[in-house]
Amino acid sequence: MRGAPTILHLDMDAFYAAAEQAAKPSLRGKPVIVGGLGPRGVVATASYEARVFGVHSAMAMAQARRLCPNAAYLTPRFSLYRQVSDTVMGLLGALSPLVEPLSLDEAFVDLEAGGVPATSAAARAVGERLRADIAAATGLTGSVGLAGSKMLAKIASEQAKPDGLTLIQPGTERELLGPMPVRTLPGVGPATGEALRRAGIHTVAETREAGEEELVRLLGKAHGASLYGMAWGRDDRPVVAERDAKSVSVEDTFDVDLTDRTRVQVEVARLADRCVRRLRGAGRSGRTVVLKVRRYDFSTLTRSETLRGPTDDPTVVREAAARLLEGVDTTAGVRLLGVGVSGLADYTQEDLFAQAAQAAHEAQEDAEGAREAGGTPEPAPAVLEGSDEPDDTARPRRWLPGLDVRHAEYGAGWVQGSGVGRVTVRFEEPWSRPGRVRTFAVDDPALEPGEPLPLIRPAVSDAPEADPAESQVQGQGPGRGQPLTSRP
DNA sequence: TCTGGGGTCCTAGGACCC
DNA sequence: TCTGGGGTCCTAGGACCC
Repeated sequence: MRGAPTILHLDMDAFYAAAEQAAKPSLRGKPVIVGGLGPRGVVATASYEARVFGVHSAMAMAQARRLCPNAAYLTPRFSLYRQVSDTVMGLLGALSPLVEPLSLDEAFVDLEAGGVPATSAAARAVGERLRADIAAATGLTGSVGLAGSKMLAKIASEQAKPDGLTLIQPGTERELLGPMPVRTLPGVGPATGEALRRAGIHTVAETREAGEEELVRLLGKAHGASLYGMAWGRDDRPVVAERDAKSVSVEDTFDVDLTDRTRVQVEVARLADRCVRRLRGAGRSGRTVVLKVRRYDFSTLTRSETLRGPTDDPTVVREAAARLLEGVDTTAGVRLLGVGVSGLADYTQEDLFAQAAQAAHEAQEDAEGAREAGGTPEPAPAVLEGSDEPDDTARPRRWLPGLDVRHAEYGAGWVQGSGVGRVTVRFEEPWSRPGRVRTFAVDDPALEPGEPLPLIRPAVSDAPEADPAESQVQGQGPGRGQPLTSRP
């Protein structure tokens, strides 16, 4: 606990949804919901306009559609969010060498380590300038919390939302925390909240009155003791710049439960390959392979196996995952499969033996794939290095709502919806006026996937292009001029 | 049409070793 | 001949966070 509010917490406001609104002028001021659009999707971020309808993060997408049927539903574009995040983190890096990112849109900054004078006035000035710089560089708003500890800085930024700054004056934190619900404290989720509620503890003040012994009895040693400290505003956790990842994992939830054992085996092998690609992309290897299975009834189990030494060999991971699967009954149906690697070590083995084994495996797999032509789709991709994008980028086009496209004649736009052989595109750019919608056949050769445009117009492009909305309308076929929305 | 995906940390029991 | 005490590693599960 510091004597001056020199720990800053930044939290971007409704980050994914706000980035989409900045990119798509026609969505500004309207409810926007970003998340998985499939039958089992959940909401990643809802814009403030959508929150009015009761939509929030982690809600089932189906429920969101019931609550807010007229929102724009978009698939996430992580490459854009990463781009914006890099810009924001760059601004934080200019404030201090000690920046601890928590996610793409959130970070702690130790202002003291950045040489900011240890006064409230200086900290506030830095926070306000940061907010202005973020707005100028990205077009988005972020909220800032300033306090003498991480916990309070985070609570402060939450109170500042949206588009605000809150500073908690050291010395006032106990009084401030007392009446707050326990759920405000970090680490108190649904289960802990319920356990405390049953013990008659609802507020931070009541948490303090319960005493450490009682909390440890209710919640266990580590959790109870840390909660007791937090309730008194005690938090000495330092801002830590870089932490090495301790595990790498990938998982897929299927639109329909898998029951076919062979299909389950194929998916596990694909996940193992994807996991290893990410592992190698990070220049790491790992010793423990973990298989995760979520069954039809949402019960989840994990099975793990620790190898004699760390590996980044796809064959080794694939075979370990397959062995682990042997011990799991999947006959009743599987909704999710995952493969992970933990016990990470800091090397990539450029092992010729392993590479030869990999090549042999792929050859065999290709042969199998050819034999069962028309059976399961897509064989596991051969690529091992490079992108961490989902491995379906090269497959037949799926025009997912929200994704960027480019049309030979009309230029840059985004998919508004698709269905029955048609795709509806809105042609607009982050710096244009709201654009017009046109409908095409899904296989129209003039239409191709595009890249996210920067949210702020690059300074170099001084030649104004014609407003795409002004050009001639040229719909195709019977769907002419009618936006096709994907069926909810 | 209930419930994503990628992580972290903690607990608890059993094996194994000294 | 009825019972030690720790420490570490492994496995499985669960809470929590964004």
